[in-house]
Amino acid sequence: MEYESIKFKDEYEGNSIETFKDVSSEHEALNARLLIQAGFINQELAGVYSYTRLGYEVLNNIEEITRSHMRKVGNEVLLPALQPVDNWKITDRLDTVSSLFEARGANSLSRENNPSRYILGPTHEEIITPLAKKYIKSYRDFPVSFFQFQTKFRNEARPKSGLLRGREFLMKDMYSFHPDKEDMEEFYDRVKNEYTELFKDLGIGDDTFFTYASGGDFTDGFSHEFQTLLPNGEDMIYIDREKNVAYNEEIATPENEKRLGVSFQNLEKVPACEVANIFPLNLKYSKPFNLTYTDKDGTVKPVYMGCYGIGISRLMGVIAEKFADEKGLVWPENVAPAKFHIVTLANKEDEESYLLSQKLFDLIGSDALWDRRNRVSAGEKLRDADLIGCPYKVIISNRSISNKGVEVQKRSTGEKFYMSIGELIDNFGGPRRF
RNA sequence: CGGGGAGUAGUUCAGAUGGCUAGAACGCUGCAUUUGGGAUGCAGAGGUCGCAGGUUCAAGUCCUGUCUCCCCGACCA
Repeated sequence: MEYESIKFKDEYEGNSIETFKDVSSEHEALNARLLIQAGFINQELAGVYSYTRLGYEVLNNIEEITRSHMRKVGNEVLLPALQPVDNWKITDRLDTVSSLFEARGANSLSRENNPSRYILGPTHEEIITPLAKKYIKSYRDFPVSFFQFQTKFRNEARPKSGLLRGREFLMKDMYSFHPDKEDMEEFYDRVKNEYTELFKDLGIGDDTFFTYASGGDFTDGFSHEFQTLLPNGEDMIYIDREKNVAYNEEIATPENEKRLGVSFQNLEKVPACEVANIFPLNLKYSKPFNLTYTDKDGTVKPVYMGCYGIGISRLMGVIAEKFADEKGLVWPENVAPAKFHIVTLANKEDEESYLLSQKLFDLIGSDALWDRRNRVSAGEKLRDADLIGCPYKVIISNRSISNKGVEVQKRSTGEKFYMSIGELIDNFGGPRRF
């Protein structure tokens, strides 16, 4: 397709975007259907997807927004996806975690008589905890935290719902280290607040709830999730809109009602998707790895830990599914693959429309797709723009030129405005970035 | 890991009780026309019917095995 964007002009001119008329009836999840049809992702295996140029734009935007918040509370690192088996023996999780991918001497790195064994990392406590020992020796070294964006591998028995549950997915995970429980809890709260701001930036703040959940193996208390309301979500939660808090169905017991001072019966029960999860790890991992520090008084004490995850690729699926309408995707401005989608409706001889399109593209091309295909009908171009779902569709044609210049259609509301190029930038701002 | 469904052209699909020299639509290639809501005409290219065995004069179709995908459930650090 002859789409063009300055950012990719040299490398991809002519063939970086492809939409499809049909999607196999096998895919039922809305996010999978739309993202495949609009050409954002391609399925390679059950629960394993490629991100094409448009999809990778969105994924990167979500990652960048997340990074900008995480830098306020942590240090960015990159840990390995491939991990040593021995560390998982130390925490005794090798046989208890059913979704582990384990590789046994299946490549040229392993020696014939002594095949190496690796784990494809489903999470990174087994890496970060021993690594932290190199940084943490004294009470002066606190608090400290590390985060990364990493592809995680989990051998799900049944991947499903498109990007909502995969066997390979992109996650932001962070691990924090503290001299005592109080320090951990204080930091935990800071991260919680930062997450709240993040979800506002991603456009899902109003529908994302801080949620009490089961502590799992980690803790006697609760862990906490951020759950985004979604009809197709896997979880059921009880939401309290007044207090802006929710409770996962999995903890809805009479004991917990007393403990938390709530009545689940009186709350609204709705489906939702878990987009983030934070755990007070306490001493769960510092003990097996013997992660300790020397306090002011000279005594050696164990380190308290917390961990904080956000499903980056899952968020892409949630946002895609949450805002979609009958015409296709509708991206919030911050995560959209481009802010503007310029559609030129004219034949080759209609120079005026092309000149005006070029002029506009020179101004906003760093954040715009330009559909200037010649042999494609007007209807197909307009439908493609709606399917791809950029916030502003800018139509340039004889009609728009005789009505002040361009026609801007807002994707989320369908509102249409005729205006000049100058007015477009005045009213809707220019590119999000350069 | 239990239960159900499905694998046929690039894509979406049709091919009852075996007769196929395997089809349609869309897409793709060429030429011409066409540009405000998935255009039109003409001419083309494109397939070991998931894979491996078996039954039969004859297998996309029947049998056995196997792999993969989707849906429901269990699991989800």
